[in-house]
Amino acid sequence: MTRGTARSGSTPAPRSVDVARLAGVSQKTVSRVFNDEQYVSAEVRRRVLEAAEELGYRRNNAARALASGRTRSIGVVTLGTALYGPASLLMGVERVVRDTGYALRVVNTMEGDPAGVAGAVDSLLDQGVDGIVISEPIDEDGTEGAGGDTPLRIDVPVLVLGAPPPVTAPMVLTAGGGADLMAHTATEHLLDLGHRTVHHLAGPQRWYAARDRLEGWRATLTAHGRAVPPAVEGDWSAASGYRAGRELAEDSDVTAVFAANDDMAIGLIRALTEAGRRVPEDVSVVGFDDIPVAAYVSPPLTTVRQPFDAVAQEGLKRLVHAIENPGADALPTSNPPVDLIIRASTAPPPSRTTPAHGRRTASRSLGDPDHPPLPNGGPSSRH
Amino acid sequence: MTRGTARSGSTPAPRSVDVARLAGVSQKTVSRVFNDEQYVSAEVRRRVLEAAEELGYRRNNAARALASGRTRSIGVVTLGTALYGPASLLMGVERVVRDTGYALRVVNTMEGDPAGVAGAVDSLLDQGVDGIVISEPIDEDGTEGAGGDTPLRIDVPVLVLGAPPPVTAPMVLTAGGGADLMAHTATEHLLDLGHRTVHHLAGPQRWYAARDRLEGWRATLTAHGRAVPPAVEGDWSAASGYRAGRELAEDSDVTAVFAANDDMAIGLIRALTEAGRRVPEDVSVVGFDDIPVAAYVSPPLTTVRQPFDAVAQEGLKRLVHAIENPGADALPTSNPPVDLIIRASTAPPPSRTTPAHGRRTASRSLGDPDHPPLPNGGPSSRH
DNA sequence: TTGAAAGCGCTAACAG
DNA sequence: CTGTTAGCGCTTTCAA
Repeated sequence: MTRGTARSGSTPAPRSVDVARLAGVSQKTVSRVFNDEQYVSAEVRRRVLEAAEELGYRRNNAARALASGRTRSIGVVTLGTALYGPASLLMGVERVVRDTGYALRVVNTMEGDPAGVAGAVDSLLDQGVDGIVISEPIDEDGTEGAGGDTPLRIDVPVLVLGAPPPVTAPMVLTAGGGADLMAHTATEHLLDLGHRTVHHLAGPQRWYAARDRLEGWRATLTAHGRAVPPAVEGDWSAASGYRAGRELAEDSDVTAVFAANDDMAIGLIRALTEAGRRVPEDVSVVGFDDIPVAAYVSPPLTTVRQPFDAVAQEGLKRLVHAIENPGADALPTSNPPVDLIIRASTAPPPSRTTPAHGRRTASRSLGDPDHPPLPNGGPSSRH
Repeated sequence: MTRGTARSGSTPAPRSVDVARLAGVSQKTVSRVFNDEQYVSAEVRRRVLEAAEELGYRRNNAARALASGRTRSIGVVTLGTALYGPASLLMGVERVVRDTGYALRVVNTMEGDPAGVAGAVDSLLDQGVDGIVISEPIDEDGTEGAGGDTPLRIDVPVLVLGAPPPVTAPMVLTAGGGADLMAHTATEHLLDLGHRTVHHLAGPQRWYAARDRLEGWRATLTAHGRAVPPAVEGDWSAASGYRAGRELAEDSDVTAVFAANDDMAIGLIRALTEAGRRVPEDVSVVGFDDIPVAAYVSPPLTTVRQPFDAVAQEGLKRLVHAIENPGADALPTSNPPVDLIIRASTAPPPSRTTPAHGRRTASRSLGDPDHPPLPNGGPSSRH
């Protein structure tokens, strides 16, 4: 029943001594009870809790932090966008952080912000955090040298979600770095369908995530001995996908495109369609993310789903471990599965030669062969 | 050049006394410099700053908070979703909070979480915040009585974004509550087009925002003396929109639907199309939010755009004012404009009688008649 | 303009 | 099992 209870303006907030007095114990005992330390008799514990309840006692976190040297909070650096990927990651992080008993402090990096990730981390360090999560970092000064750039030095454990920028810290963890693997899966799906090669609508190359995807795509084509057409760079927006689509529509060699995210894929499809090139009959398109509407656009989008929650959870578990066991070894990584969701935006290329193998297959997992593929297909099969 | 600088593990962090010693002044003077207090000679200030720089000094926030009683941080309660609306609001909030010099603490409410908003607020109060922002509240126990529910009592100023749940606090501010007005605009647009009435695909009614939209829709129909068909309730997802679409497709009286968000609108359109009902020729659909891909789906979606950034900015300015001037009057509210973005998912109803007035008009603003309408139309006109 | 002293409310050693 | 004694690193008084 403590729900939402709080002091009303005037009365000063009760302190642990007040509780101690009321319960007839020492202040330290109150502290013990609230920290779930052992060696407190059930009877005393009950009395303390009761007194605390009566007074509406709430521990003062500033005092706690000051005395213990631990803030019990984790800072996260995110991009200042409502983009599905970063937003999902942030939500996943919040969930896990709260579960672990830490508080979450958030700072955004805005694109174009000169201070970039470094500034955000700095501000977090100023605020005082026990660990830092850098989500989907982007590398603001691609020019290098504009800011006297040494790797970022941080004195708390760091978890980088996505791909790692240069960071120096007592412990650097990464999670969810499998973007290249996912790009590989997407590209290979298209190749399997019989396409000669696959074009790529890339994300902004300042984003490590975008570079990873591009790299995975390129490597796959190379591994198959296919031509690597120049990639078109977008900015994650559907608008940029649309613009790229107008370009690509003019090149009749284009029969398959792997877009670095679903928004761009949707813009791309629209442009293609408007230009008279049907999807998937003339051109196949694969997206990336599996945004909520992906199954409902026309045609339903074949895409790669990132396991945001799993990534956040696994990464944070390791971060918290590093925070609470300084000096200890990092917990082992486990690669979350990547799922290719095959819907209706991909098909074999317009007849020319029938592909020998690779008819459309069902959803499949990579990285964890035992993981059962998720339901795919049209809208009706999604929750 | 302080970018990213931080202590390396072993050396204890320098304190203000260390800086004082090095600068040859008292510790209090260091404090003065860092708080930008007056009465410090330029010379002394310089020496202090220099010493601080040399030592890599960083103020200890816990100590500051403990001594001053202010945490200089604002807590925000959001939904644990990557939904465009809530995510956008959160990003907007972060931006402004940082600008005002406060730190941001985030706690999510998960749907189905028994503690709900109350629990989230409680956790924020535990952590210690100077003010609280509740974003898009939902009212978890619609049943009432399940938790002995008195209005939430909070002892710091509160800003509610969206629609206000019952809250008791020294100062309760609201911003962005114009959802009913926006719903009105959307509904009226459809009526202007000549539709006899408008159906509504509502959001989950536990959400205040969803209720507001429904109310705006209902009121508009009533005001025009039109029949108010039963609303269909979805859960914001495209999947739920799709399900609703299958239902509505069977009712040939349905010629216009106002969906409470874009995701549902997209699912709805897909179901309608699959059922052979063309959009907008047979059925017009209006969404809500103007998500990034709205202009690129087929057909491009007519929707209502919420001014997230403006709402966050305005609300926070008022919250910070309330925090820093306890007892003072709240700053006045200004209603941000609501924009109806007309694209291709709406049209006059299938011929029957030609509507007297209301041919498709350009984008228009409500609430701020002087505000120039934003560019609308197809993809090509979007950035 | 500057400094000295006294806490803020809690946790961390140590006793008992 | 429980209590005592010190601080944690600042901001506040109040003097100088």
